[in-house]
Amino acid sequence: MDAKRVLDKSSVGIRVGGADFNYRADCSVVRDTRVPTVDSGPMPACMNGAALGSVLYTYVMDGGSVVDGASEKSFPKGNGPSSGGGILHDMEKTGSGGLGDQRDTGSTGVLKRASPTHCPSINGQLPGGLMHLDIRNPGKQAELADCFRAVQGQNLPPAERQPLPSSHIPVPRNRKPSGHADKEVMAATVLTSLSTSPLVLHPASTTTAAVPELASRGWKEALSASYSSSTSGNWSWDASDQSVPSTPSPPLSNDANKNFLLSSQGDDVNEDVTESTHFLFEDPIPRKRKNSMKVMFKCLWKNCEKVLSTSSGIQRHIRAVHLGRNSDSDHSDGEEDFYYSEIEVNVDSLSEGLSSLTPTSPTTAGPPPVFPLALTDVPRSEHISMNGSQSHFPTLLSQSAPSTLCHIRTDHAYQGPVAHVRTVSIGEKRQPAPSTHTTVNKNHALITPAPKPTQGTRKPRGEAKKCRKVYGMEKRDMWCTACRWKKACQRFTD
DNA sequence: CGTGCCGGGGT
DNA sequence: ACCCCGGCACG
Repeated sequence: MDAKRVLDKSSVGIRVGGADFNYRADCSVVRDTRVPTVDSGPMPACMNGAALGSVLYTYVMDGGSVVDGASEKSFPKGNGPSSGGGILHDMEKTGSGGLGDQRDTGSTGVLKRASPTHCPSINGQLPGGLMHLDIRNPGKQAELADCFRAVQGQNLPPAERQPLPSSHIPVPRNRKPSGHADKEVMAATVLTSLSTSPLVLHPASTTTAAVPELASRGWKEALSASYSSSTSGNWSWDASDQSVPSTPSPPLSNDANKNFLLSSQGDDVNEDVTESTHFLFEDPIPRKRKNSMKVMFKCLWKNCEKVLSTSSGIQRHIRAVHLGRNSDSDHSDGEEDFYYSEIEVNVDSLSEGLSSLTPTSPTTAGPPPVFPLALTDVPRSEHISMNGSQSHFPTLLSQSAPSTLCHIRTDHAYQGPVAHVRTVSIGEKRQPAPSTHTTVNKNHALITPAPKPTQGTRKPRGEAKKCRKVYGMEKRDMWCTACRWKKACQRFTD
């Protein structure tokens, strides 16, 4: 099964430079294998042991060359990526819109891809791309390198080339047989870029475990060795991955799954499969682990900062904008996979710095709502509770928060029948406003997850006798609920 | 030290 | 949401 798949896809990979390689088949094979293991993938190649695999990458990396190859597919023209870039903007919009909202796959899906960014730069230069790969498994490189050279040196006859669309050219990273120093540099660069989305990477899929395992070993080793200096990210490439089915460990995650499935199922299905795969594999578990985390997909293409909430979306974006294929076009190579990375975004942080990420994707909208709520409460207690950091809130809120809200809120605080009466009267605001505080604080806490300003300022004690004093411990049942719960007294506000 | 109540935790 | 409490600030 794999073989089949591989073959088909392989063709694509080969295409790359325009120079064909016999390698294709191999590469493809490698690829498939690797896929399950790791998306980014050079590793897999190692696993297979097929030098070819490495070659494959190279092509991809070539970027420029790849592009050329791509051109056949759908590229309008010229320098692959660059041309794509031009298109980009236009496409982008569409793409974004078109992009699904599903975060689905995210978890499983794409971990990290090599950064497309490289590709463009690399364009003409195979080496750069290659370098990347090299880093990972130096050993193979040599082999590959040889092959590669041979290939390069002698272009295969056109006949040999297979026009087949590269279902998975994706591997952005390239290895270069030669030029170690350069390679390293490149690798570093790549890593850096990748590091951006360390968390995401792992979304390991349990399912994957079995298959990828084989592959994973190989690459792992390679990685460990190669990575030495540039361990920028938290890549979870650790040994743990295999053993731990859980979430984070296996770097393989998405792609692996994807590929895996694909390979097993049908050749063509590509996209569909991919999509479906996501669903299948999407592990709720991993995601959940961090409630505040949201998975986003970031386009790694050179100047593209596009961030989308959906893997499919980002893929489409890449396909359309960067790869120059029509978004609607039926076929997707999976090439896109390599040009985007999954990143986890802390929702909390989002709320604070929405500006950075949010804007990019429409989907992101979610978090914002938080503000309004928080704001609502604020107006009331502003002077008192908010003293320190939150002072700004009032302003913002003022607009949105009608006085009404305040009073309503108050009620909740601790609804004793009595309390209601008291609280309700908005007028109650007193200078010291300890009572007010209570309400406010509460609301604040509930509503705003964000860092609280509360800390230092503890409201001064109210003068009024509280339930405790009024009723005494004996009649505790008489106390307002708040007092009973050791909360700010609702009944006797100051 | 008693009190008020915040911040958390449990259900 | 309701209920409890640990613990801290304040007086």
